[in-house]
Amino acid sequence: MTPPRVVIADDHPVYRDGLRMMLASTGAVEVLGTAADGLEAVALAAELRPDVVVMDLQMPRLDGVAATQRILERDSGIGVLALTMHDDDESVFAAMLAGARGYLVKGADQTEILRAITAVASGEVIFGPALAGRVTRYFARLATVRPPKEEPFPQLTAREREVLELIAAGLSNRQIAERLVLSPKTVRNNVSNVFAKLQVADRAQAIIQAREAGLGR
Amino acid sequence: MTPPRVVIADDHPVYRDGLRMMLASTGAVEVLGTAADGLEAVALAAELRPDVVVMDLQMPRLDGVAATQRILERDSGIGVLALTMHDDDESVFAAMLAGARGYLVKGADQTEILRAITAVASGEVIFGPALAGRVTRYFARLATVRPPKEEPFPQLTAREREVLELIAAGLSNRQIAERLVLSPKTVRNNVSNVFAKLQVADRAQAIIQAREAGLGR
DNA sequence: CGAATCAGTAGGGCCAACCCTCCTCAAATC
DNA sequence: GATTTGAGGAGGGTTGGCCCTACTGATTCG
Repeated sequence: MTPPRVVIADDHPVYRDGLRMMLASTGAVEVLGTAADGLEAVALAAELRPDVVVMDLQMPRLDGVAATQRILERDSGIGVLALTMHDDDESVFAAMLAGARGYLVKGADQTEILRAITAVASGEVIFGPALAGRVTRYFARLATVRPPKEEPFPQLTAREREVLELIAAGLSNRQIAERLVLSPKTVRNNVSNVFAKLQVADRAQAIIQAREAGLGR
Repeated sequence: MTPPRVVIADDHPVYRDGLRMMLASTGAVEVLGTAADGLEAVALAAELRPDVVVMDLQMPRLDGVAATQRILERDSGIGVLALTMHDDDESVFAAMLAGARGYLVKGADQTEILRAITAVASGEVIFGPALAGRVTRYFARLATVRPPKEEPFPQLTAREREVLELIAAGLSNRQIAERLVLSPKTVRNNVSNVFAKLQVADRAQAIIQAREAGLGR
């Protein structure tokens, strides 16, 4: 495997060049260039198409999160490894949303950074030890948001559930018929049965019930 | 750094021993032992105190998720790397909640598995390429769930927002008219305006959009 | 200052499309 | 034989687009 082609974006010259030399000296990655702010990083990424951009999140002109978004808009194949000075929730969270695939605090040592670059270049998602706990906690919160699982609407037949799901997605009877390759009249009958079984008067209330049970999302 | 001390838990003998030999041959990890089911894995982890347990999620007697929980209850310092046969949401999610710190599909190759083991041993959290998209999507959903407050639909007038809210609650035009003490005809005009501004074709899609923005609940 | 313009609110007519109910029939499946 | 599935007819209610009128309050322009 050829070494990952890397661009480094960091406004702190000492850290930036230290990292560049450190990475280059290992021979495990090829450092294509460095950027001192977000705009430079975006331009450099567009020009060089690196495998990985090592991105400081705190940068002048355009911060790392915004730069990440712009880079991924243009080429979602580029992996972004976020380097955060602080391990606070907000910056980590923002970077994740922007589409970064790796997250390290700046205190990470050489092997950690190298491993993270390699992982990101391989399409993986990796979080450094300082953030690992946070990640699992985020997922735990996700769990409280989504009820585990409950079989929805057992009183409906398979077909009817299928139809209900499409109703919940906002489709008209005609669209449902097309999707399921059925006559619109048949769909209409299914729909009527669903309404009766859910004890709702119309489509609108069916959508509400279905979506509250988690369908159509 | 001494090579990570590893225990392998997998009920499929060929995969288990293949993995053991593959890992041992690299010299990068020390395979302490193997388990054929969840109970064995828990016992072995308690006895050997490995750095990492490579855990198949589908196992007899005690599945990987439950085994992970028990192992971490006793010693949260042990890293669990989950190997899932399927990359379906449920198993991945369950493993994350149980506290696993790594997640790979079984199709992963040697370098991926080695990197994941090393990462987990170092306290990191790592997701394989097959799951990376899912992870970012989970976070994206978290984002849609948590925005504390944002003024919804600023393009609508006060009246229109009021109407939209009632639409989202499943009311018919007539019911909305009664509730707001308006002519049904006025409501219909309001509704039409709302649809135009939301760029939706019908009530159903308006309900969906409104409820996704948190209205009507 | 007064007129004009504009956005919001409230109402109405018309019409086509869609929705929903009720009812029937037939084949397939269990 | 009962349930499910598929298909259809007939009819009334609802919906949504498009048109129009009228009043109000605010802002802008002459």
